[in-house]
Amino acid sequence: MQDKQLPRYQQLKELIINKISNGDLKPLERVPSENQLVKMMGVSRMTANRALRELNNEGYLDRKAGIGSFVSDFKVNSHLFEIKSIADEITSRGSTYSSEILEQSLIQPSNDLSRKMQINTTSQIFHIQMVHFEDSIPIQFEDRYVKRDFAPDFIKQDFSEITPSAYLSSISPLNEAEQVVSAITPSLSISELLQMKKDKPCLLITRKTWVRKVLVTYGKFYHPGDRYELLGNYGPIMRKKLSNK
Amino acid sequence: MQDKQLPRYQQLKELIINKISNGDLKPLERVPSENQLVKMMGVSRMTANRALRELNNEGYLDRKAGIGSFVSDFKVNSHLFEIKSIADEITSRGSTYSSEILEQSLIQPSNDLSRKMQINTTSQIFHIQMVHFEDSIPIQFEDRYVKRDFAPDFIKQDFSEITPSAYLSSISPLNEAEQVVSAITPSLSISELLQMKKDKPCLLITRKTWVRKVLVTYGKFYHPGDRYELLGNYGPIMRKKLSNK
DNA sequence: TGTATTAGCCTGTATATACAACTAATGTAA
DNA sequence: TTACATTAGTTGTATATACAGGCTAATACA
Repeated sequence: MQDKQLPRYQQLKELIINKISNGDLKPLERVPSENQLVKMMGVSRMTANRALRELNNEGYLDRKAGIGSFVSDFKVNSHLFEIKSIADEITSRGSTYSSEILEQSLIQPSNDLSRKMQINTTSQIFHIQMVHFEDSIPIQFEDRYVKRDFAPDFIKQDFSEITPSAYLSSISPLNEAEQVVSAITPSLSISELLQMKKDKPCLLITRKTWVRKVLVTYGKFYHPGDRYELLGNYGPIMRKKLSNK
Repeated sequence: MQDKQLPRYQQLKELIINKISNGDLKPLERVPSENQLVKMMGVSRMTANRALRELNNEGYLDRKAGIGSFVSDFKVNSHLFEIKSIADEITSRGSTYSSEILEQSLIQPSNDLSRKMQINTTSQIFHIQMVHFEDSIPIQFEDRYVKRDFAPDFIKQDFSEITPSAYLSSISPLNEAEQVVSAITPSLSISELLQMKKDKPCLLITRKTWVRKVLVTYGKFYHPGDRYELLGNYGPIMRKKLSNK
């Protein structure tokens, strides 16, 4: 892959991130201390310190002097993004989340779609369409495509149990995204799916997500304009630290 | 305030951040090198390195091996902040920018507005309404309020020459923002101002901006849904992309 | 038994040192 | 002039060392 040798603190970070994302290390579980990493990995304490400190700043770990370093108990998606899982967003408001799956299939991409997903037309792509509900009121229509080789078991998942977003994050942390927000007049079918009044606008989010510079998923997310707003906070220092219970 | 002594790397960071926010250090300007900080501040190079490295990670600085450390050009990464001036956005697309001012006045805020702007009703507020055009096609209706004590000369500006955003940024770098994006059906007057077809939706951005934890401006920005989309990038990539023209 | 102390581990910070890689400017030889 | 080598300054990384301060559990002592 990369013939260039990564710095050792970065290797340490990725090693730990991988253990988190493949489930070797679970939330709240302890990760090796700096001195243990010194012995295990043959690095100096300062580079072990840098790896753990940066993972702490990035939200992967929680550290406490005198205690140790532990995997964060964060909501699945909130690593680097402000892009949250719609289910978490709903439940964190105290509402009840539910969903309805309309389609879940393996397809050959059209020319247009293969271009958008940066693949050739012989590759196969998963397609899912579903509606997400907040207290039984539709809040999002999700129309998503996923590369088969990134998530071969995508088709077998029960997305009434875990959202596509959450499932994809569980395979590998999604580390890059681009999203385009626009206001549109929905098609009749989408308007009906979202139970919208006639001529009401839709907030449409078109999002692409990459893992290690490779695009893995492309989706359109339609929200009823009068029931959904997109909030963003911007600023140099807004890292919200977890409370220590 | 804090009787607790801050760590030295943190003191260094705050010293530099302060110089940036009060204008001592301007965008693209050089900041002292690690070795200069060693001499000036009497710290070791590693703590100077930590301070500058963290400021780099937080987006305040851009560093380049062999070159030096420089204050970030906020116009570049405020692309993601969307604090970027609409005029720059239009001209950077190669289009010609123009504007029309509808109102520019000093007012006493209503109860509702004073609450939104976190002030009492005796404070005075500037109010401006204007339309921004791309190649003579309206692309944004701006309805903005600005605290008088933040920008006392706001009323005297010729906003056909400099946009309110750009003028406010010139007074002091805006360092925190919250924005809410929604899709609405525009009122008749706004629909006409933006020369929109009947029943077409609007992308509405409601934005608050703070300087040093004090809210300074509150505005609503209306865009024709079929002529404007909001682009956002998330993830590690954008850090890298500074220029070396 | 109950309490206080201590030992040991943890993170947090700070320093001194070293080498590598990159860049710009300068000097030098063809 | 041109091409190449040198040099100095910069960031990036890595190590070894040290001490402070938080926390826990074992230990010593009354």
